Amino acid sequence: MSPRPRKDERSINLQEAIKETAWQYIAKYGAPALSLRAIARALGITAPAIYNYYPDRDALVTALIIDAYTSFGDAQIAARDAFPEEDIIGRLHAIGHAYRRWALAHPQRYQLIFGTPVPGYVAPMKQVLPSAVRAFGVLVSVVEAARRAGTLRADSFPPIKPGYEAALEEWKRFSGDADVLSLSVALLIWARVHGMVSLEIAGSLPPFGAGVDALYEYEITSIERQFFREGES
Amino acid sequence: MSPRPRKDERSINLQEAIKETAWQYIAKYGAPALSLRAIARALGITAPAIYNYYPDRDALVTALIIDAYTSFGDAQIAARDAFPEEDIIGRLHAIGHAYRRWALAHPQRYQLIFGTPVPGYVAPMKQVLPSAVRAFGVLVSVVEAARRAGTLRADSFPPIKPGYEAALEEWKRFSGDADVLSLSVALLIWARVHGMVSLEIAGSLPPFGAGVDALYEYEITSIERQFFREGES
DNA sequence: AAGAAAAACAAACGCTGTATATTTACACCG
DNA sequence: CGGTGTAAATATACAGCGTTTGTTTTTCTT
Repeated sequence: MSPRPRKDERSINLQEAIKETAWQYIAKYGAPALSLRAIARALGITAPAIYNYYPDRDALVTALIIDAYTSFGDAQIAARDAFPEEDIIGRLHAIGHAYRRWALAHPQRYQLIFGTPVPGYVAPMKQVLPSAVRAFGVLVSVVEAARRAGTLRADSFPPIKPGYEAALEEWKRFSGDADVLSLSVALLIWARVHGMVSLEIAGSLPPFGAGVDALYEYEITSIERQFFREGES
Repeated sequence: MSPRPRKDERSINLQEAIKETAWQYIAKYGAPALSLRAIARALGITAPAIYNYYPDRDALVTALIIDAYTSFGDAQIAARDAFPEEDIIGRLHAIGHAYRRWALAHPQRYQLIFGTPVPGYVAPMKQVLPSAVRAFGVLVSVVEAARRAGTLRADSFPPIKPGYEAALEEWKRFSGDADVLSLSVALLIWARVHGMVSLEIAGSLPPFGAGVDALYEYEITSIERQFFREGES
C-alpha cells in the first residue's frame, strides 16, 4: 500500500540517463532514428527496462520535447534580460538572434519541437503547452511592453475573431497578461522568424553562404520597423 | 545485351500504382508511416517486388516528393497566369493565397516536401531541385517582373555575399533570368509565407479559428506594401 | 523453338516497439 | 531478525519493418 522509495539514487539517475543518451543519439543520427533498444544497449540495460521509467516511446519523446522547450525558453529569457526593460528594440533584437542561434546550435531539438520527427507521434498539448508557452511568452511579453508604452505600431492589424480567450489563458499567465493584440503581433513575428530559421535548418535555402546572416538581420530589423515606433528617450 | 522492353503496360502501370497507393497511405496515416509492405499488400504483390521499380524506399519517397513539387508548382503557375502580366500585385496576391490553399489541401504533401518525414531520408538535391525550382520560380518571376518595371522597393536590401552564381544557374533558367536581387527578395517572401503556413499545418498555432485567414491576408498585404510600389497605370 | 531478360516470389536476416511472465533485490513491519 | 510486498530488471516472444538472396515464372526477341 505504501509507495516504497527504493535506493532512489540509481533510479532517478537512470530516468535522466535515458534522456541524456537519447539526446546523444538524436544529435548523432537525428530524431527520427531514435531507438529504445539502442538507448538500452548504450546504458547496458535491456530495452523493456525503459518501460519502468517511460510508459512508451512517445512518453520519452514528450519528455525530450519539454526539455527542449525549456532550454529554448531559457535562451530567450536570458537574451531578453540582457537588456533593460525600457530598451524594447534592444530586447527584440536580442530575442530574434537568440532564437536563430539556439536553433542553429541545436537543429535536432528545433526539428523535434516543430517537425514531425517520430512516425506515429503527436505531441500531447496538455503536457507540452506550459513549456512551449513559457518559451514564446518571452516575445509576447516584450510586444506587450511596447503596447503598454505606446510604441506598438499595429493600428491596421486585423481584428482576430473573438471567442478563444479561454484557450489563451495559459498564454496570459506567462506573458504578463498580454493583450490579444500583442499576442497576435507576436504570433506573426514568430511565424516570420520561424519561417526563415526552419528553412535554413532544413537546408532548403540556396547556398547563400554567410549571406543568410545578412538576410536574417534584415528581416529582424524589418519586423522592428514595421511594428515598433522609436520610444521617446 | 539489348534492353528488352516488356509489355510495358502493366509495368508502367504498376510503377504509377505504387506511387498512387503510397499517396493514399500518406494521406491516411501520414508520411512517416509509409510502409513498402503495406503498399505491396494493398496491391496484392509481395514487398520485394517493389524493388523492381524503385531501388529502395528512399527512391520512392524522392519520386513522391517530385510529384508533390510538380503539383505545387502547377497550382502556383495557374494562380499567377490568372492575372495579366502587368498586374503584379494581383499576381502576388494570387500566388500567396494559392500557396496556402494548396498546403491546406495537401498537408501531408507539404510536410513531405519541407519536413523530415522519413527516418533516414535526405532528399537528393540533384533530382529534386528542378521541380522545386520550377515551383518557386513562379514567385521569383513575378518579383523579377516588378524589378524590371521599376516597382520593386528594395533599396535597403542587404547585399548578399557573391560567389554563388553557379549554384543558382538552375533558378535563373526557370525564372526568366532573374536578377540576384529578385531572387533574394523572393526568398524572404517565401520564408514568411512558409513560416505561417507551416505553423498552421503543424497545428502549432493557437486556436485562432477563422482568424488565421485574416492574419494571413494581413501578412500577404504587408509583404506587398513593404516591397512593391504601385505601378503607374 | 530457343534463349535472354525482366518480374514476381518465398524465405530469411536483423532491426524495431511492445506485451507478458518471471526473477532479483530492496524496504519496511511485526 | 525473518517474512512480505513492491519495484526494477530480466528473458522471452510477437508482429511489423526494410532489405538481401536465390529461385521460379512470365514474356519478349531472335
